[in-house]
Amino acid sequence: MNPSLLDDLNPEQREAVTLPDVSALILAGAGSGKTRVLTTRIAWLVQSGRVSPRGLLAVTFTNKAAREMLTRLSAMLPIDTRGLWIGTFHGLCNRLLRAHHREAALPQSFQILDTQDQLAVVKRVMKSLGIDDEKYPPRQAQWFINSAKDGGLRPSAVDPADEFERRMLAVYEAYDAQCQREGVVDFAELLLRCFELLSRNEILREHYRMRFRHILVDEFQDTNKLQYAWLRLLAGSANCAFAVGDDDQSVYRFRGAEPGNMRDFERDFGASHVIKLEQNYRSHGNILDAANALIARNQARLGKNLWTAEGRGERLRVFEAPSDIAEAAYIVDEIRALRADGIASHEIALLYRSNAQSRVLEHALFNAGLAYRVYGGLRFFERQEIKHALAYLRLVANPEDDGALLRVINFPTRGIGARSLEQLQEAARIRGTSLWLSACSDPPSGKAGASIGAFVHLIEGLRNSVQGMSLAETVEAVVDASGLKDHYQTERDGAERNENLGELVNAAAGFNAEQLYDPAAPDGGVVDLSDPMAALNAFLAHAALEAGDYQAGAGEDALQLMTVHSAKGLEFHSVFISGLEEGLFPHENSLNADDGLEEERRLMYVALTRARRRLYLTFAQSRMLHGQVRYNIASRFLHEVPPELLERVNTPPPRAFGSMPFGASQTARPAAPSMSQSASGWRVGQNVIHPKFGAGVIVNAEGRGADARVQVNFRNAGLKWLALEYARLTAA
DNA sequence: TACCTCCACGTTTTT
DNA sequence: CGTGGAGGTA
Repeated sequence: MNPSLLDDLNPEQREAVTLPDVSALILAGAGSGKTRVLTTRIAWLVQSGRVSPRGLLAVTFTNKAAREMLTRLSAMLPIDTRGLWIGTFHGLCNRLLRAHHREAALPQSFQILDTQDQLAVVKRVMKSLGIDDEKYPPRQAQWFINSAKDGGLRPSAVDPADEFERRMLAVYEAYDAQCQREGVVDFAELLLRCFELLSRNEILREHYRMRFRHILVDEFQDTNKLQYAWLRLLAGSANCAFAVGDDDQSVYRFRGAEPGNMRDFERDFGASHVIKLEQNYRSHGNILDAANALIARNQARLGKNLWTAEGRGERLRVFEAPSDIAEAAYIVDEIRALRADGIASHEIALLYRSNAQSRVLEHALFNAGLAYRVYGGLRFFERQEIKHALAYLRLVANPEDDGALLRVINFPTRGIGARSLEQLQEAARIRGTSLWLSACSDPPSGKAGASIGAFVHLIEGLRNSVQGMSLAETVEAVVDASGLKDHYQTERDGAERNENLGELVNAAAGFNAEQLYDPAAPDGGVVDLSDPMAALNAFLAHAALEAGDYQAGAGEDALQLMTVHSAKGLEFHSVFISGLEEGLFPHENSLNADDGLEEERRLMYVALTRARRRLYLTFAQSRMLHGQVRYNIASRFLHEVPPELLERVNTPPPRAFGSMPFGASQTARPAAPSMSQSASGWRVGQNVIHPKFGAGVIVNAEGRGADARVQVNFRNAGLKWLALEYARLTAA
């Protein structure tokens, strides 16, 4: 065995990497070398001959993480990484379902619906059921369906609690039936269908259990119920599961993650070892101490304390701005100074709790002429023009895909209006067929029928001509023949869209079989891209499963703007955490949810631990939000960091009774009160007395007239929103 | 069918 | 404030 593999590991890392054939849980703190342990573990297992590469299954949540693992692995091991079963939950399930599509009752070329596509199907189904979408919002139906699937529940297993849920359930049922008819699956369905396939089909289950002796899972704290069950099913009782995660970085409960899975893992997987990785290689001591002190306030923890061999470093810099604009101006100044000190832009991150906060920052950066990149916008494969082109391609692969047909049958416009579409849908409904078949066999008569006939002819023509083409040629043919290119040529902002269509052709040309599998070969050969249909299907799946990663400007040296959520897993030399205000971070909406505050605190923990060397914590006394000026007080998280680790970099404005730091008790505000506030006789910053809650100070106000509410920070009772009409407030 | 205006809404997000 | 969706009008 190559000993150098283990050379630079610390004792705990080494222990984790070299565990024998057992199940184990690795509690890996932020910056403790989690990915390294995972990949080195794989390399060690292979190199020591404990398992062959084909006997491994490694699961991640994002394509980026999967790619990273493959890249590092190919540097460590002289093996062909093609055909390795390393990927996202969805990617691996897709792979299994393609290989066993018959057993899973799916067409070979089943298509994958992204979130938008799914919502469109939900809307369509609700319409056909005649359900009032005012009373039953399609988005909620979508959420209902996905939550059920993430919990492993088919419609028959859902027990509706009330009339609302009964209607939602009816939508779920009809939705599933519709997807089945069209041969399409949504993201959650990929997992659920795969889970059901393996639980019902003993032969397949045993086959894969025999094969995957070692199962490795990244970001285990983010797994949901279904993913957990899927892992248990594959692991059986004989295989080894190696789960790496950090309960303190669990920030996705809102989308179904069950951090309790970490607690249950030991029992359910018979884990014989729990190893904690607590040495942090990323941050200086003050930053880590701040993060540790903060997260220690959470009750529900498995328990872990990060330490570093590095020095204390700088203290955390706290800046209190009078307004969001002043906050942004300060950040710009500091960025200039950092750049002058030789820190590259891409090593500087601006983090915020919610996307809306990026606007003010962007404005300031733009005016300062600083290059920046905002993460989390519209992704390449989600753009309108790309979705249109993909819809044509989907029809080429499978014309019975109603969603794809509806998207483009009249785009670009070809005289197929709402009424002829309705006729078509009605005919299809009566005969129980797809729209395509209905359009082929009995198109509406007259002019509309001719238009539909022309569309059918167009798709048929494409389906034929594609047979002899490469993937890139196919995409190009579709972009041309569909009329998309011509359409965008005439549209005023169409130039960029046409550029993107060109990019799509490039993406197809650069699409290679490296990480692909052959649907026909259960054990995962490489896709034969010379088979046009196989190549097209692989490309479409790729587009659905990997919507991002074609971001413009990637790789340029630019400042990194993103939400704290998107920053998870990344690190930077310098980090600004902005908008550290009550109501924003922690977000007010989270305070009602159970465990809400603890999740916000974990989020703050993630934010703090992104920084290697320098950390700025900034907040603003006033901020424009939803078109109204809001007056916020400093985030409680600032008080949860020991004061000796902090350094105030500006002198805060004078305070009326300000013994506490960061304006925990309130003062008159510099900003002028709005008309309604002064007209109502109250103003922000005013000291008041409430008969029940006692003395406090108005910190925020919204609404007017009968709706007027004020937020009061009571000395003893804390923050409260009070309706002015009812609350018996008196001036102090 | 295309454009325009009005209204409602406004954490976090990957696949 | 800003956007996106819906509904109405030319």
